[in-house]
Amino acid sequence: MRREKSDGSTRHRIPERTIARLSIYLRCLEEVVADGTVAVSSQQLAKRFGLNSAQVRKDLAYFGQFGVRGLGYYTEELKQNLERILGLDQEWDVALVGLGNLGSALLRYRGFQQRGFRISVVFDNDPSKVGRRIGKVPVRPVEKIVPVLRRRRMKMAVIAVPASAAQAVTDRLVAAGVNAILNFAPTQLFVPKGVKVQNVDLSVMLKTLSFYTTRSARDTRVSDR
Amino acid sequence: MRREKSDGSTRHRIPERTIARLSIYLRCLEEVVADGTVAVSSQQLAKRFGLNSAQVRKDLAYFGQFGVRGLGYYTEELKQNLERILGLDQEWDVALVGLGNLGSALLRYRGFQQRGFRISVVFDNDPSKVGRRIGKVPVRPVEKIVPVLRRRRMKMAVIAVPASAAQAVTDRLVAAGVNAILNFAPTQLFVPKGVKVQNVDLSVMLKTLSFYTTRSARDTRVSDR
DNA sequence: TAGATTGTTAATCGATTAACAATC
DNA sequence: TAGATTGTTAATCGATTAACAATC
Repeated sequence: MRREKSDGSTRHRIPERTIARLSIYLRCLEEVVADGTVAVSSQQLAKRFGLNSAQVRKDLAYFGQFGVRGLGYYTEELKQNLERILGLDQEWDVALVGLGNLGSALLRYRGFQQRGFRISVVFDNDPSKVGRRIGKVPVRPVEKIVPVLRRRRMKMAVIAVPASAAQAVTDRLVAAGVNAILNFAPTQLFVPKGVKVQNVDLSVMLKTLSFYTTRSARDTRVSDR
Repeated sequence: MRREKSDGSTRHRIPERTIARLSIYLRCLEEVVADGTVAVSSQQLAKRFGLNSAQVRKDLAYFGQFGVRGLGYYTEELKQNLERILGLDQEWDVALVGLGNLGSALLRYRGFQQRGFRISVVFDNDPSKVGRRIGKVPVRPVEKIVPVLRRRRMKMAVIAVPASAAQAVTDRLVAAGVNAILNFAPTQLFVPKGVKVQNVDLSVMLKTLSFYTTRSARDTRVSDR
């Protein structure tokens, strides 16, 4: 139970990309299970996302032997295994810090709830917001992050404050025992080892798109002449 | 002007990660220019983000020779070069498709505007929304994507519709001549070559976090015994 | 000139893909 | 058994890092 492999082999460091792909596989499995498909091959899974079938098999093999040679993977079984591996067989209480435009939007966004992530407390430093409730969710002052999250043993948080405030908020979250942070602030956060940060930097993504659009416009112009 | 390098060498394929880092460097340059710093070394830039200085130099070298040996990079000059390379020396008109929770939030979100990305038209298929204006921005039916974007020669779009509708929307955007898409729908989009998609999959990111939290909880429990 | 830092080549590292024995 | 597909090793590919001549 503690180790996926019982042969005593060293547990490999698992690439982060593998983890991200697991949730993509899971999404696909949810679809095919709903369709009534009983088994899929790595080939079929791969085609769906333009990936390589060897990669699918390798990703899964990090966690155990889930397949049947000659047949593929039983969809229902693999789905449950992936849910267990990803920790999705339980609900997660998530703290949201920052109730500006973006924070309010995230609070209303149904995507979190649907996947078993429940925003159960919000922190902000605006006195006009503190003390209110949005639906059932109380808005608390940022100073209360440590006591509130400690008491409730919460491990996940979403940061939606301006870049200038993000590191201070992070320090409080870490002190409170949070070890997984979804960061929307456009800044590099420094955290101790063992704390995982996922950055959602819309600004970086837009600029990347701008680069490609600009380049293809340039290329077009050149070839037009 | 057409090529960064005039020595006739083949233009390298530029890694996408390099592009993403350029906008991170730019953010840093904006800060140090504001501080009045005249020059920075690759070393100093790298330290700021926990990167390697050789990587900074290599990333920049894809686009030309911007540095001065023995000194580093002039901040103001490099900043302008990066803005030009990324296509940020102009405003971008962006179309938003989908005016649900997420779409409305993105429309209100100031981060786009600030960076020169202006959402100037919204598409939705809900008759109760079509025809309205949000601020100055008109809401049009999805069927009008092709004529409207063609006429206005718009190249960038944001998709904030449910996964089930995302591919059909994408096809319209592509037909309209869009070549850069920021996709919030949790699904793999298929696009022709030359069209760039950036996926913002909150669900995948949350699941990745869930994995790490789960694992560290498991490890803690094991070591507790 | 002496010290510093670039631009670039070569070495390293890690991730993806091909290939195939094992086996359902 | 014959056909198919896994799990895994070896080959390939690409990106990161080290090293250093060029040069400010």
